[in-house]
Amino acid sequence: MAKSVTLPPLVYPDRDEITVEGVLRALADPVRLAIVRQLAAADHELSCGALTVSVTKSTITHHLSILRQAGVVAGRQEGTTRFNSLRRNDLDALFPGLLDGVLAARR
Amino acid sequence: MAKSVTLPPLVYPDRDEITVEGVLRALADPVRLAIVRQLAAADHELSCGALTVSVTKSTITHHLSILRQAGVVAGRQEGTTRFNSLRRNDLDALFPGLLDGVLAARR
DNA sequence: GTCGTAGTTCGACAAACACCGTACTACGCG
DNA sequence: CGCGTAGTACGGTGTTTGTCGAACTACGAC
Repeated sequence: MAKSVTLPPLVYPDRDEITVEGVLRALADPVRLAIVRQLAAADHELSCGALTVSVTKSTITHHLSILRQAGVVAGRQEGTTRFNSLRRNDLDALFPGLLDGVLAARR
Repeated sequence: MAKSVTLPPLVYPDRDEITVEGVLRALADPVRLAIVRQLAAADHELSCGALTVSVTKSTITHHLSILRQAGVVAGRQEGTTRFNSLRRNDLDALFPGLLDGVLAARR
């Protein structure tokens, strides 16, 4: 038997499938922006539960799914926890400066 | 009597009133993004009518008002025409790289 | 096996949004 | 003056979006 690892049924867009508009839409929400900022601040991956936002779990799931579909974050499943990280490389390659500009904003 | 100049009842946010989230929201729409791209491409001001977008005039007005309130564009009234320009200086100062990153995206 | 923990999925609902058409103001020209 | 042009304001409509709670799956520990 193979290991009982539930391989990522998570699908992200390929780098060349990411659109500016999608990324902008994804970032244009206070909750999602907070998530992105926290992911950027912590240089390591963060589980959903480690995010400090003022919405319920199901709403977090929803927002993370949007961020993932937009190509902003990647997720790695490990047991019951899902670790999220920022797709910095891809975003910087596609839209150089965009992410840094957003993060540079006064909090 | 003073000159019949209708002084700009146009109000924009001051530079320090501009928020990232507002700017991102403003840019996260295909029509507005098209407008911003055209303003960036033309290094001079553009009248509302000079914009080539696929919506009616009233909708253009609406989008320009959103862009203006977000602090993305400035407008100068001259006769019956209003000339719009990108607030590059302010945006670059606040969110260095953001605008360039957005504009760098493959069309 | 039983419990607890981590996240997802599924409606449902209210608020926000893009869009339009029409009516309106304001300027400039003949 | 009257007409055309540039753009705004208003009211309405259909769609999208953020939010939640409750029910569900999946893993780990006891």
